[in-house]
Amino acid sequence: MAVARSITSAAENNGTIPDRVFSLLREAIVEGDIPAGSKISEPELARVYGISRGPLREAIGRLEACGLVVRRRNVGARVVTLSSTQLIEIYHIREALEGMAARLAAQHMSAEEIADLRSLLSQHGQQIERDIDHAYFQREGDLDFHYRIVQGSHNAHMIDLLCNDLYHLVRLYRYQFGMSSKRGPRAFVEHEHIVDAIERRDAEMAEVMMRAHIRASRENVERMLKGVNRP
Amino acid sequence: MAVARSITSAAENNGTIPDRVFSLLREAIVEGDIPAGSKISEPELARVYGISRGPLREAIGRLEACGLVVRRRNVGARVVTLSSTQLIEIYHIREALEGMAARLAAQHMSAEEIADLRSLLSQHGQQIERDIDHAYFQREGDLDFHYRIVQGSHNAHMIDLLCNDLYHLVRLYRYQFGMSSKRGPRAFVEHEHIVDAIERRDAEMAEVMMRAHIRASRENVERMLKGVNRP
DNA sequence: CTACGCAATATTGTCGACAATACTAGCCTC
DNA sequence: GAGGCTAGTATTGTCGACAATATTGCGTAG
Repeated sequence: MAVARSITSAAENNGTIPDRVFSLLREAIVEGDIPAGSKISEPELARVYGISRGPLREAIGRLEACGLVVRRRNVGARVVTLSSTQLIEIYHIREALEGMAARLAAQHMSAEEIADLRSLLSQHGQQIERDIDHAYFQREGDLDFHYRIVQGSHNAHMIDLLCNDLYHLVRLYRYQFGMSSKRGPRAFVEHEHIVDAIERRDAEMAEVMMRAHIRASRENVERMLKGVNRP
Repeated sequence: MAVARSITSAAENNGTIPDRVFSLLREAIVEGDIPAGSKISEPELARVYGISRGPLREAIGRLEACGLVVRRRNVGARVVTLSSTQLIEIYHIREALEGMAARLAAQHMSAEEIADLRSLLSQHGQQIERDIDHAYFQREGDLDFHYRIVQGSHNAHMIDLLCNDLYHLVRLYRYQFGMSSKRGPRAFVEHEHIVDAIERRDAEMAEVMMRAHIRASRENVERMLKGVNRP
């Protein structure tokens, strides 16, 4: 990794130091640049970023609040290693929260937001047809979609919860487990059905479809974890 | 408030300083000892608790992560003032999460846990009959019940989310708004139905009942907020 | 009299150093 | 040779001081 040459002189010079270093560390952790289970050394990172340990500790504290690192007293912080049970737990939470988000989105999304969502979906459809960047769709494209639905809920607390915390954990898991099931096309169809329901302002159906979508994803993961991939 | 005389010499001398200060401040905020919207002065609190600003800032950072205070750059932290929309937002999140928690509880609670839950419920029933401490039941007793259900989900992430963050916000709101509707007896019956469903291991019904329970509570609040209390 | 600008002040943001605790390596004993 | 104890080391926890920024009050111009 290229030296992080004095974070204060970085392009985005707005925001406080903990803000910037928090974002940087979060991205580094989520994308696997800092391996799972590895130690977060305060002196080392302070040296790397050219800052003092004070702001750094605040950034690490926020990472802990997100669930991306775990801290032990007088020992330090380590990047979390997601267990399979933790993964399933997150899926259950997503099923509940995003189901509600879809319900609220059906009630509150503006026509423009829905149109944008449709165009995003059509992009995904083209990607699937051409089979380009299949892995990428699996990873970021899927989250893009869910991200928009959550935004559409217009529930600030829910947006914060999912977009600032949970989704980063999801991304971390995807990098850690490197999963890329063949659910891509199937997931795409489910996405379409969800948007259909939102467009019809059918809140009940939107929630049901979203929950089914996430539940299917969870069950898929559960099958893979059990190693029961019968051909 | 009596002087907090050197927090380091307090009874519970375990845990790090930020831990203790965080708990103290959280309780003080939630119970209204620190009024809503009031400023959290770092120098003042550091003097009061006899500690430096470093650990104090970490504690405040955690309060921010909980949503109990809001911080503005170079300005400082203030206790949140819950708006009615924020309150409704939290109810929507609770409806989703606790509904799922009830579903999981029906699947995973041990017979002993269910028995404990029953006995808690019977205590509440007696309190209602004697009409003692009506306000208390409304406030803490109700949360006790929900707390146990969430614990019964055996989903660590969900437990953390609800018990460590959201419930404190709920308590804060109850102190801020000072609400005590006449939903006590009605809520009690709903609680019973939820436990019935859990005892039957009827996960679907447990979720439906819990969601209906919280939705009713939300709708009750919405009526009061609109000032539509027709006699 | 009001509105704008500026300086004084207090608060937050950041830093480097000291103290306390946990890991580690080596030595001693059995 | 293995196990446990002890000293050393490195890391985290805490502190006080300095720098940077926002607020506040006053003075002045219109």
